[in-house]
Amino acid sequence: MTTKIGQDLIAWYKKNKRDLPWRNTNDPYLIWVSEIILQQTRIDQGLSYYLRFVVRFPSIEDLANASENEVLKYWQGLGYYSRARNMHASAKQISELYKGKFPDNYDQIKSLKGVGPYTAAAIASIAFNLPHAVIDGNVNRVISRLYGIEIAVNTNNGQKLVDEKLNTIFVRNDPANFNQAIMELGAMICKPSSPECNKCVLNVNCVAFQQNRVNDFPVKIKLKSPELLYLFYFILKYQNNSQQFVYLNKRGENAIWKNLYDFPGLQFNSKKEMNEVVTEFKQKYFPNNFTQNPEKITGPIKHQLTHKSILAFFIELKIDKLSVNNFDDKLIAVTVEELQKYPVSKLIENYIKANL
DNA sequence: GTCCAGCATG
DNA sequence: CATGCTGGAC
Repeated sequence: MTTKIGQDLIAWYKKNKRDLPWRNTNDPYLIWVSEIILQQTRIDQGLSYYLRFVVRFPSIEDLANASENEVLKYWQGLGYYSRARNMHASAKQISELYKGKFPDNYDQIKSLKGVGPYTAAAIASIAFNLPHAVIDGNVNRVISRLYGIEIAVNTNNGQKLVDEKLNTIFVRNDPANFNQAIMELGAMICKPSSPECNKCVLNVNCVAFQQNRVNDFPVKIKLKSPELLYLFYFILKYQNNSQQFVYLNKRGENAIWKNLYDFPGLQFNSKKEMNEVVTEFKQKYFPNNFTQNPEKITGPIKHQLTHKSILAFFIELKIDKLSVNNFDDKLIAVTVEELQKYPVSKLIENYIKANL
């Protein structure tokens, strides 16, 4: 009875699945790469990144031997950059600890940096056919609608109930197809808005559909809203032998955009007058009474992060190279042509493309 | 313009 | 339980 739902799901999947590159391989490395890229990311957005990534890093060793900067560069624009840094670290770990052979059991897979319960279950089932059921956003939605789960799925009790219900329909002897089938149904049919219930193979079993309450699920508790953050970036330009240079700043290990590059600047949690900011910046970076005024000011540019709503301003300032106070050697001078070699956030990428 | 989808970590 | 990114839907 319960396995019929699972079998129906698999039959539907085999007939309707999208042809995607990571579905045509058993290489655990390639499946791992695809799963990390697709964490918190839609296929439409991640596909081109995956294709470029595996051409440059076709094996664990290729990834392990690359520099972090280059790996981040291949990740530029995808967001959640810790995924790239963790995957790079894990590639080195596999290379040393397992002599380059991808671990083939759930616990070792899950011990890799950046691999949590979802990704470990996905790799274990898809690459090694081990009976671990995945729970991602799609599965939460499908299961909570199918069983009319009233407890919020983003709570411990909600997850326990989803897991329990999921395991009643899980097809243990075909975990790879079952897991991909339920996620594919969530992505293609049981969508967050405007789900296509009339096409759904599970609609006769679906509590939400039968009660005409599909939009009531999944139940979620709302999270804290983001705080405002004001960023003032200074584009310090100087001319040398007919070449245009600007200063980049390497971000540290703290807070957002770890280890990416941006411009030197100041940040505040509340509004600030532009001339105050410029004065403060000059005092900090130019100890010798620097009087040049900004040439161009761009902003405010809005940029939304998970827990911060950013308002960014970009201030262009012509300078004499030698006068900059370079704290901790965080600043590097690069030509405008060289800018493209450095990994940057989408906010910075957009500014460079439009203005430099 | 605002909101939401999509996992891992400390 | 708080934090990290971006794109697309609305």
